[in-house]
Order: sequence, then structure tokens, then C-alpha cells
Amino acid sequence: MKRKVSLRVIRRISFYYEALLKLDLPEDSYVSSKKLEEITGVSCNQVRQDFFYLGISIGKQKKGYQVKKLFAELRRVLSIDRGADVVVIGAGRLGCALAQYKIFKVRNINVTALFDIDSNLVGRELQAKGKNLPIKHMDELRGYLKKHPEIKIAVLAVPEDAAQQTLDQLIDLGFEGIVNFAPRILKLPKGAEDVQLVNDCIGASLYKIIYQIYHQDSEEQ
Amino acid sequence: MKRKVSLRVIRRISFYYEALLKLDLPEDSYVSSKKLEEITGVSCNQVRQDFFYLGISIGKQKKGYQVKKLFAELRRVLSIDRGADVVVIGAGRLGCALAQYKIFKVRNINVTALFDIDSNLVGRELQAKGKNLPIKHMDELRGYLKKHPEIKIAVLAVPEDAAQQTLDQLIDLGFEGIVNFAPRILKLPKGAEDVQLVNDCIGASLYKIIYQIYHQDSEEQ
DNA sequence: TAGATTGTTAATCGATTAACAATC
DNA sequence: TAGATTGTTAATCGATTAACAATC
Repeated sequence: MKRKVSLRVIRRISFYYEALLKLDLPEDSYVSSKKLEEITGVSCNQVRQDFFYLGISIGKQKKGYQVKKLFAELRRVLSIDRGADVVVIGAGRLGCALAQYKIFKVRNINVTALFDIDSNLVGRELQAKGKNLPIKHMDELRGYLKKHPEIKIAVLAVPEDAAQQTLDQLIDLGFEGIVNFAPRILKLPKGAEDVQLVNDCIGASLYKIIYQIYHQDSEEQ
Repeated sequence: MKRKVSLRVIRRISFYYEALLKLDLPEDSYVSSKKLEEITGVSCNQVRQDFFYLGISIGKQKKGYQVKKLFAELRRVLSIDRGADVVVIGAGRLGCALAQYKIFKVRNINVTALFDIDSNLVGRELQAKGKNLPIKHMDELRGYLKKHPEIKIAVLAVPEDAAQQTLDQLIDLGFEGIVNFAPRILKLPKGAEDVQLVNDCIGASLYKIIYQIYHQDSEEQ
């Protein structure tokens, strides 16, 4: 497989996966790149190019890609079978909402616990998809990671004022990936440049929407 | 001003704005593009290029940009003084969390009401930053928009199963911009191509994080 | 003055789109 | 066979980075 695949490719791969999941076709049927264009809005050329980048070459001329095989390839790229355990930092409304998302289950992402500093929350449990998630104190996090060394990803859902400080703490604890949902743009501290950080969706999203509405001419998504 | 400014530029402009806000410098002090690089991580060349694209030419050689003037320009680009009224669709945990975000206030984005179909929620009020936000029934939305024609943006925070259907409804009601927080990729119905839709942050974000962690070599943000 | 910093143009890089031979 | 669709290469497009004259 060629290295250095752009994250845009990965994002689109997740589009294909989701759309295909929704279609719910028989495993032995075929989809063409043209069909994928129809259901995802991504051009068929782009689709084939993406597959090429990722070494997905299971297509049959005149038919397309067998659904079963294609699923297997997409799952491989997205590491869905491997899955991932994550913790949610911040057990307020946002943190709890995120932890309960079904999507985690579909994608084999497993929230194992929430952490907070609010003594009203610590000790309680959150009902999520059949299982109960414990809400623990931030002070317990280090010990928890010792016991669960496979956890490398944190979802950050603390109030915006505490976000940067909490990020620094998480990096100190050795997390490798952090998805920030606090509506603030966070900076990785010096020396932590190889930690993967996805920043603030909401803030930037809103600005984009507002800009587009007030400057009606482009139509990029 | 040159037209056709990429949304990436807008995103970075919001970075500059946020970072500058956080620094809280005296209004008559100056920041250079080099300083902006330091605080945002965006290269000084990129900063100047962005300003050039947007017609921001208020810099003084050897000094940089006067903080007061720069704020004025950034606020202009981001339409912050103009502001925007928005409604939140879905008054569950996620919708309520979003509606209470301080960020809305800072950016002059004003949530005026929430809408839901759950009779346990409809009629109640959400305490948010001093004011009380009414939770109304979806059936009231059409009438509400008649009374508040300035509302063009909806924040979509319904459960993922209802997301696509609700989106279609919102478009039918004439919204021009929709930020989707349901963890699902939504498609604009045919004919609504000029509606601005920002899709699902969380799903794509998680995939990106996981891909990067499992394929440690690139270091793009 | 010398050094620093702008605004703007030019060069590079990367991503998307188009083209097309191969072939089922 | 003819038409459709792949995998892959080439062309185009757009965004980022580098360079630099102007000048405070």
C-alpha cells in the first residue's frame, strides 16, 4: 500500500462506508463507482482514485465492486474490526450525549468510562446501550490507564474554560489521540507534536455557515 | 475584495480571531504575522496570504497589525458584528449542551429557541446564560419562522435515526444553513444544492484519529 | 542606517479531474 | 460483439510556501 494517504481520502472512505451500510445491499451484489457517486456525491473518478491510493483493487470490469469484498476493504482501512477503546473526559451534558451515541457501537468504538471532577457526578453511572458506564474522578485516570493500557484515545468534552488545561493533562498522561469537542481551538504543547488532535468542530463550522450565507456565491461543502 | 475565498481561509481567520481574543492585548499594540504564527501555528506566509485574499491591508512595516484594527477586520470577515439568530433542533442532552455554549455569545450567535417532538420536553425552558430559552414543538416551527424571518440557520441535534428526515423538513421550511451534529452523514435532497450544510463532525473525526494512530507516519492536523 | 516586516508575485506542492487502454 | 467499468496515468486546478521589492 502506498504510504502518505491524505486524511481527506480517509474521510471519504468513511462516507462510502456509511452510505453503503445504509443501502444494505445483498453481500453478493455489486456496486460501481458510478453508483457510489450517486449515493455519496463523490465523483466516480475520485472514488476510483481513492481506492487506488489505498490499494483497493477488487473491481470487476462491467460489474463494479462486490459489496462483501468492498466492505471488507473499507473496514480494513478504517480499522473497524480492530476497534478502539476510548474514554470521555467530562461527564456533563455534552460528554454524556457523546458517550451514548450509537455510532460508537456501529464503528466498534467502545467508550469504557467517563471522567470528571464534579463530586456530584463522580461515582454515578451512565446508562448507555445496555451497559453502565462508570463516571470516575480525574484523579483516578492515571491508575485507570495503567490497568487499561490499550486506551490511547480521549474524547474531550469539558467546559471551554478548562479545555486547554485538561488537554495538557491528557497529553501528560500519554494519550495519543484526542478529539476536542470544547468550542475552542486548542494548541498542542511543545514536544507533543506527534499527538493527534482534532480540534473544535462547532466553532469553525458555524463561522463557515455564516460566511457562506452572508457571501452567497461559492457552493463548496 | 477578491471573490471566491476558500472556506479554509475562513477557518483560519477564525483561528486568528480566537487566538487574539485569548491573548487580550492592548488595543493600540501591534501583532506581526510572525507573532500570529507563534500563537496559532499557521505560518506567517499563510497569514499574510490570507489577509491578502481578503483585502486586509492594514499592516505597518516593521510593526505589524494594530490589534484594534485587526480585530475590526476579522470581525468584518466573520460577520461577528452582524451576528446571527439560530434555532436548535432537538432538545435532548446534545441540543441543550450546544444551546448553552458560551461560544455562541462571544461570537454574537444567538440561540432563540429549541424545538423537539418529545412532549416531556416541549413547554419547558432551558436556562442558558441568564436568559430562558423556550422548548417548542416542531409543529410550531413554521409559525415561529414566520414571526422571525431573520432566522436562517438551524443547529441539528436530533438522534441519528431522525436526522435525515429532519433535515429534509428543515430544508422544506426554508433554512439556508444547517450544522449537523448527528453522527451521520446527511445528503441534501435534490433541488436544495444551495443550502449550506456542515456535516457530522464526530464520525469523520474519530475515523481520522484512529487512522492516524494506527498508521503512525503522517502528522497532518 | 540596518533590520524587520509588509503586500504581492512566483514557485512548489498536493489534490482533483479527465482520459484512456484493458477487458469482462 | 458492443458497452460498461475498472485501474492507472496524465492534465488541471487550487492551495501553500517561498521569495523579494518596498519601506518604516
